[in-house]
Amino acid sequence: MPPGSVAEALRVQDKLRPLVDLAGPGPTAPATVAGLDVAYAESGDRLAAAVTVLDARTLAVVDSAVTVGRPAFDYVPGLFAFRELPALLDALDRLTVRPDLLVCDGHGLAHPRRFGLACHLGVVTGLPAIGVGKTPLVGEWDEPGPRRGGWSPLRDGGEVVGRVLRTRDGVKPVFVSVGHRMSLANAADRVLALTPRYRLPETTRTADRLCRDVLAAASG
DNA sequence: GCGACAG
DNA sequence: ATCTTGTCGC
Repeated sequence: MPPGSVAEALRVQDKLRPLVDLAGPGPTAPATVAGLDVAYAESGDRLAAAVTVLDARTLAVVDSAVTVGRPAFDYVPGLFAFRELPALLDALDRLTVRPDLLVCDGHGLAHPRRFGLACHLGVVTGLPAIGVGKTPLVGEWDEPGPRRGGWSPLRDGGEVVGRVLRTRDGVKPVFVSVGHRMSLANAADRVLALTPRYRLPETTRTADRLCRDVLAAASG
């Protein structure tokens, strides 16, 4: 069951944070990679969580699952995972295959307490996981090189918590961080392998499309 | 005290 | 997250 208060959510993070596996490097040639994303109704009281599993080599979708439900927690920066986690886990349970890597829409270690959504999902599922955020939550960085592959370290409190990575020439960079059972360098490599054409990973894009479609269909 | 603040 | 008009570029 979801936490009933901010204080309780913080205690949950404190308890789970030590379980994050930072040994890495994690799979460098995964067979399948999963993307997870959530779409919200305008009213904000309903959501659809989607997981798509892609063949890591062809990027074709080989499995997927969706769940319609309600946000499990108010949106609080730093406690974002509690909002979407139940629905995402429900969707993951409906998959027929076990993906080799989870690519989450949000941060992993690039979090005020080093336990963002990607860490949380990784610990709970036991699967290797990384976070790919579109905007920063914590940290400082220098502008990465302008071409695809350019990157710079994301630093916070004296430590490197992620990488600011340019996935396409001339586009805004994304924020990559480790979630669970992955090294940062491998995480960045996996993201580049998932962005042959667009700024965001194909995993994120396919999951985004799926949950939006389902939400629209469920709305009428 | 004030601003910042994943999605 | 979601709403929202026009605009630039392939």
